[in-house]
Amino acid sequence: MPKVADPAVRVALIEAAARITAEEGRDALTLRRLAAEVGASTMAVYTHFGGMTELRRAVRREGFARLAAHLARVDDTDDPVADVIALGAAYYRMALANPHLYRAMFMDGKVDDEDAHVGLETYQPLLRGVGRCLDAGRFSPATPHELARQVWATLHGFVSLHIAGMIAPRDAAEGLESATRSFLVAFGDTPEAAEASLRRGRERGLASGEGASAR
Amino acid sequence: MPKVADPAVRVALIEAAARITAEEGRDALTLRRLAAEVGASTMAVYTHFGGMTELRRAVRREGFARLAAHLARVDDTDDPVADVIALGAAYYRMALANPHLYRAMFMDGKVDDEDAHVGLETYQPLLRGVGRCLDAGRFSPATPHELARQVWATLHGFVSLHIAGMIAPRDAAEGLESATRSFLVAFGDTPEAAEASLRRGRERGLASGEGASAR
DNA sequence: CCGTGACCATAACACTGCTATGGATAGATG
DNA sequence: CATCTATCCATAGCAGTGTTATGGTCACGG
Repeated sequence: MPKVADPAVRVALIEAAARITAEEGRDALTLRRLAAEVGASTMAVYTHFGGMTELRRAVRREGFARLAAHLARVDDTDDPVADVIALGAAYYRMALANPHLYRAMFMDGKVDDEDAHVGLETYQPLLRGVGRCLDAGRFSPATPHELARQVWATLHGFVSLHIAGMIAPRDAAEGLESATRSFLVAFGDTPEAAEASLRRGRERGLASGEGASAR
Repeated sequence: MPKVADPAVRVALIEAAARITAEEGRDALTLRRLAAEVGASTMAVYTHFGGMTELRRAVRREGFARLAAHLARVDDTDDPVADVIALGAAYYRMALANPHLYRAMFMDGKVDDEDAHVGLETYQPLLRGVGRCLDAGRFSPATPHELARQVWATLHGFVSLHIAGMIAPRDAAEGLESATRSFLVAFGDTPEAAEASLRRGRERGLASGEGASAR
């Protein structure tokens, strides 16, 4: 066997590509610029990834990994509803702090099946959190999936409308809060408990905002 | 004054651009191909629009106009909640019948302020429908905006996750129905009335599905 | 009946992603 | 240890992109 592949080049390419994408958006990520910035040749992208589309896929996976890592930083407490709200706040903050990356992950191109699976790992914490709410008896009996996907879709809806410039930032934030209240009462939580958890979760969301940069 | 501008060329460009975008997606819309397909030269795009970004903006506006026209086809009945549900179903069907156009409108590029205004015309029917529900006493007192933007964001959330391939089509449809139920009870409608309106609205949504092509 | 100025066809430019080619190099093999 | 070989990647070129400079054409106002 001959000269083995240098993994350092691969990670350098991914990190530079993620940085360029995060800072200047999809169109700024150009084959020649990436190669120049890493100090490699354009061929490196082809030997390591196969082409620009596969490179962009790697950038998406990187973005999902960062988002998952960010979500993993919200800890469980004895108020699972507040935990879910804190998760949502962390998701919201991370997305709006890195709009170009979020766009690359969820709005550019169509993800294939394997990347949809990776993207879903981002959804797992939410699913678990909702499950904990159900176990604690805060919500009326239901399957976690049924509830969590409503939360995720609404969260993503406000985030992506905001990023697309279709809704004013203030309207998005207020709307998300209203929707949170709507879901909590619809899921069966009592209005008083919901309000208390919302306050607690929001405070934690604000507190965790400082670490929202994508590395 | 010399040779006056021919508006027929302009609309031919927009229609061809919208058709190409709708059929094959954003990357298929190429300056040279568009010019060839219309039988004009590439310069026509520059005299009429100024460049590709402005042309894409025109395509977005065209997409918004088509979506608005589609939504305008759902009539008022004496069940305003069913009307809103039918509106949502029409939105959902139109978007999924023309995913490339919907992507161009809401997911590609960032819209500027003036196009955000045009895009919001798509939101007006929903706002009006929710207002009618409030007037009819079906929902607890609130501002139409506060309720309508929750509905819009959730609708867009499921649609865009579906188009992005991040959620299984079945999960999106089921999730949207669950979310509709959640919102109706959270907004103050009685479960029985909500269920009846949901059934009526869904039937009308299915019936209106045949005309979901984008022209 | 011109002119004149908006419209647009032609051609070139810088740039994109991509591929063919060949040189360098690190590991396996005798 | 020497050689061989297959992998990695730097160079150069190709087709295609959006954009712009140039000049011809033709409908209108004088």
